[in-house]
Amino acid sequence: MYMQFGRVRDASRVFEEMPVINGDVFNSLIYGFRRNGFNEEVVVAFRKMVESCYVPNLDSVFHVIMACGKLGSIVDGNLIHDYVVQNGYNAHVTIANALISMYVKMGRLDLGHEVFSDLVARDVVSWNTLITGYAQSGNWMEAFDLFLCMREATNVVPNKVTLLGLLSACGQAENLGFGMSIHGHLIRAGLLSDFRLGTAVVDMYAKCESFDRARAVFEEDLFEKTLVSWNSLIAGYTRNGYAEEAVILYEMMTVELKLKPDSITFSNVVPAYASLANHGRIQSIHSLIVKKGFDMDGDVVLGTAMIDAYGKCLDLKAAKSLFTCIEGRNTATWNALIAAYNVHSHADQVMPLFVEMNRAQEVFDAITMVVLCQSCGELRSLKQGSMVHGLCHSKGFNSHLSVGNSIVDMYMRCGCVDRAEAFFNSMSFKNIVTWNIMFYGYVRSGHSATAIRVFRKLQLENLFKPDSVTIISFIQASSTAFICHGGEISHCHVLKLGLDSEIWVINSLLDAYAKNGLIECAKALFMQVGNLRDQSSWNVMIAGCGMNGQGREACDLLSQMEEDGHSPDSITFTSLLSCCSHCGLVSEGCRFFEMMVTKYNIQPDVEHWTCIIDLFGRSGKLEEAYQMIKSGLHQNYDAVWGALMSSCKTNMNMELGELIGDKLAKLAPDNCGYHLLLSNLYASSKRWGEVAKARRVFEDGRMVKKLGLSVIEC
DNA sequence: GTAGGGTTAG
Repeated sequence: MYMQFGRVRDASRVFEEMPVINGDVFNSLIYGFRRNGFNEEVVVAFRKMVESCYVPNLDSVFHVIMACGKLGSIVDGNLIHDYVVQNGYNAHVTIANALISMYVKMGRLDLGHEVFSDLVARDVVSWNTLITGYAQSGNWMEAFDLFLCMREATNVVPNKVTLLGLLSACGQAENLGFGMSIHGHLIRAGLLSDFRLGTAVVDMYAKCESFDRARAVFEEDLFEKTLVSWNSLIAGYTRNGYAEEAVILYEMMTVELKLKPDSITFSNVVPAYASLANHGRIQSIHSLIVKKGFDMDGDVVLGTAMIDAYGKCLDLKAAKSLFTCIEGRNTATWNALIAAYNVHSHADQVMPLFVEMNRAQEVFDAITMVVLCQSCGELRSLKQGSMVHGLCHSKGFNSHLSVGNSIVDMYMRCGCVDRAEAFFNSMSFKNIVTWNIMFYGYVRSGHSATAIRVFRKLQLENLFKPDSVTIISFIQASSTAFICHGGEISHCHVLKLGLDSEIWVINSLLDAYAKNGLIECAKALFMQVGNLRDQSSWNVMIAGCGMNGQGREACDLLSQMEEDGHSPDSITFTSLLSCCSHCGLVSEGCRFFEMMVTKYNIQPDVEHWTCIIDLFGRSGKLEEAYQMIKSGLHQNYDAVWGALMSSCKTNMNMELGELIGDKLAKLAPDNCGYHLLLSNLYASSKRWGEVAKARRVFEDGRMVKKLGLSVIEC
């Protein structure tokens, strides 16, 4: 009675106090514990029962096996398995099925399969348990094979559960064809109205990136749209990189339909906001999670997603403090934290963290290796990179495609083209990403000709279809050859590959045309792409006009850009200011600077300051420029002071030049650059007394020979 | 008795 009302402790007390105990009492105790989810107690009671020489009934044997599966204890599992075999229980199909299920839950598909193979009279549950087990552990090939065997077998017919398992396998394998045939079968059999099967179909299509089909089933066939089906669809979009769509669905679900999200909804939508680097939304979801009382410290999956999200939004502090709170961290949790350090100038912290991870006895995986390789590449540390390569080799991660790709990338970033090539040649599996890393590496290290040769090889051998990343490297590589029709060749490739609707490819073409003096070609293409163009396209055109001496046109483009609905950013103003500075458009430059700060609220960086100081210098307003630097935060920028000194030189303003020179010499006595600027200033005055001063400055500054030459020349 | 949705990289 106590057990029926969930009062397990009271039931146990009654049991302890019973004067006479028999087998039936034990059996009902075991049943009671299991019904209430007290799995450890099930195992303990069963052990006591056997030790007291009572013979358990089939139900008790069944329950203790299932409890072992829940607990994941392989030791207890093996013990009970031995007991079952010794006492001949394994002839019962129910008991054998429980054993299969137990091993599946423990991730020991091999042992589960053994039980299955030894079983003579398999029923539909035996097949389903193993098929579902294989599907859930990612062994989808095994799941399909087993299904084919099942169809050959007599006395057994696949049922709903079989189909659920298969749909899950199709999703993981991204086997759209097989998934569609199961969908067809469900329609014919009239099973699509089953909400579990309907949801599994949505999930399968979402995992196969067939969003139109997923949406159609979701909207038209699912009479009962549960939270699970929403979550499936959101997960599909997030996983395949459609962050905006995931976010729209989430907002539709929570705002319009007022459905209450659960922790899985959050785990699905947080990575979407993270990839959009929407720090504000991440913070508001964080407080929503806390408000709803979800146990983020205990829910390691949700916690990991949040750590990753904060990392992507560059909020290391939040990522770190969440990490310390989470109990039961796993490899993914560590990986998320390490990856967070990898972004933005904390790559040097990655290796110490990895050491800490090992000290905490956490197993690392292929993803850890990928992140480690990235940090070595970022730091250009060949020594550490080679060590990581060695580690990958000894742990067998070398044959993992993503790890292999990141090893090639690491060698390329460290400037070791030879080693990158050697590893590339040794790889037995490659994909387009592998080739892209090679192309990009060649272009970056100045081996453009090799990049073009390898591109031709890829096309000739028809190995992989080039994608937008490939073609951008190709455009950059052939950029130097643009004058001799390189532009047209690249443009042809873009059209042939059907990549002309990808704006970043078009922007790359625009940039290459402009850099090679073919600004008219760039303009024609820019007009042609029309509404496809984005902020970056405008930036490329503004910079392009500037570098082709069309300063006024560049300036005019700004208002057109605004009319087109794109706001200028920091890069736009860098291009505009440098264009004004080169073309001597003083008043326009000052207007843009003012506009950047007041209208667009953009904090000027070193490039902006250098340009504006140069412009002031050109208009002879040296004193104003000096006051501007002194009053701002930018006084630590060497280049800004340098620009002012050069203006002093052009304007022959010795007084101010000297003042700045002295100030700088005091600020940074060892900075050769400052001394050079001052020596140059004196030297260019061509006055004997000042040249002598120049010499003194030169000697004081302990300068290298090259820097002093200009003084000696005078 | 077996049973639908989740985290980390690329």
